[in-house]
Amino acid sequence: MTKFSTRPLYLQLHDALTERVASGQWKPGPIANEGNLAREFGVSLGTVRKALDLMEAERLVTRRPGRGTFVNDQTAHDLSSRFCNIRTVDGRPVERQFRVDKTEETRANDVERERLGLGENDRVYRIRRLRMDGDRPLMVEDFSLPTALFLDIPDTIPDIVVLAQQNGMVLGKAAERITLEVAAPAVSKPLSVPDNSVVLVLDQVIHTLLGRRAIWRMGYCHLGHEYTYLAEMS
Amino acid sequence: MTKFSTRPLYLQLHDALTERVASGQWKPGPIANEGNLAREFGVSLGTVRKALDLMEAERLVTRRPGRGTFVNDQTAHDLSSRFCNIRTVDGRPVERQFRVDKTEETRANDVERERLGLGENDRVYRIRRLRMDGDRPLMVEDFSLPTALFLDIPDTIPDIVVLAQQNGMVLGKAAERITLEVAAPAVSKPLSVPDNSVVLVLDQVIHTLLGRRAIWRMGYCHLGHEYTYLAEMS
DNA sequence: CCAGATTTGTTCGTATGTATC
DNA sequence: CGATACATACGAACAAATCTG
Repeated sequence: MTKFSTRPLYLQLHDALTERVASGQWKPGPIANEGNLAREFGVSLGTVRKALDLMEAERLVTRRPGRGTFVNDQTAHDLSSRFCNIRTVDGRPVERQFRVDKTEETRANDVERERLGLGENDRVYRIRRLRMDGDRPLMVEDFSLPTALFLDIPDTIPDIVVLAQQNGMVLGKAAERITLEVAAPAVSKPLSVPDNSVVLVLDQVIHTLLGRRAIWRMGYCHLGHEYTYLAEMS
Repeated sequence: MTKFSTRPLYLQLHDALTERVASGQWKPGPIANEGNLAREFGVSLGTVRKALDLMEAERLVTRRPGRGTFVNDQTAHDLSSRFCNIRTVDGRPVERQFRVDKTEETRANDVERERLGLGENDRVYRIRRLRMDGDRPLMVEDFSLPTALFLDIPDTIPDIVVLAQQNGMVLGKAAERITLEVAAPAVSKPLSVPDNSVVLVLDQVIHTLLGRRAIWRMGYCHLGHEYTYLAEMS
């Protein structure tokens, strides 16, 4: 590996390999073994191992003794549902389907600039849609996506994980702030709950694996008695 | 390190070192350097390093180049507040103070046995108290603690992290399920909110670092406009 | 400010164990 | 059983951060 930077080799390698996945050069499935990667990049086996261990912790790959190292399918249900903590009471992740997409492209407002770390003249796509659990309305979602990162927005919006993938990004960490609000009609109607219902407001920012703020989403969700919000801490 | 088990050496070492902290043999502050630990346990430097790296990820120790490895003070504010995701709107963790403790010792009921993984005749301590942010009531908490793990329950209950420490345990991961409920008088009164207020119900199970379920807590919290719940996901 | 000692961080190499095919 | 690939463990060398005198 050419040494232009003083940054640790295994981190540079991590970024290079992550880029191969993000760009689509490496698709879900097996990749070269540790020894071949070490030769290809001119680093030691331990360095390759450290980079791959990191990527496994980030859920980008899975390593299996005797089998090999595999790029994960980010669109698999358990991976793409990790940015929504809502579960049915028996712990099952919700089925995701979407309705009523509405998209516009405009200059970012103050909140969008603050949440996404944008500049004065940066622009965003705004998407409003209804997230369904099967045939039951679950959450009204308002997305803001920087046009600088999302070049290609199709007419019908797929899951955000897929949308990120189509734009050469892999999603990493996210943080979500929860508050309570009385639902406005624009929320209670699509959710088909009474006008004065109290709903969870989920203010979420999602970063890419390389640390860029890529998605801001406001979610409005009436848990009812069928759903819970599941948080883990350590 | 004597090899009685087929379990990886670095995991055995991890447990041994964790036990030194849990038992109080190692108090917050510097510990022996990697080389000395390797000699003491008869393992290689890399094995010590792997065990300590794991313990750092678990936030049990902090490692600093040129300085050494330090046992963390689990009662420090940033560490003991990690099991409560409630923040003020400006992101500050809440000040924790407690009121109105009420303790009883009794046989575990069905829910307690299920949440804590207890047997038919196991017993628990039940503690109800009011968590304050400064002088403002924040959350009504109902704790259930297995008597098998908590031998020594003082009259005035300190923070659960301290209570665990006094009983030779270090807390690790926790999971929390959130639902919404209309506050019962037993909740709305101490919180001094109206009777029909909707509150967050926080159903939390905390594990020790060695993986035992140690604490079940039901929390009842009225966020209001001053507080938010902060969740992270990856 | 520098020189040297100490400690963790990174990188290399090698050998052996374990899981899978 | 043998071949392959990841997992563990050891050892050694140098780099980078920190502290001391």
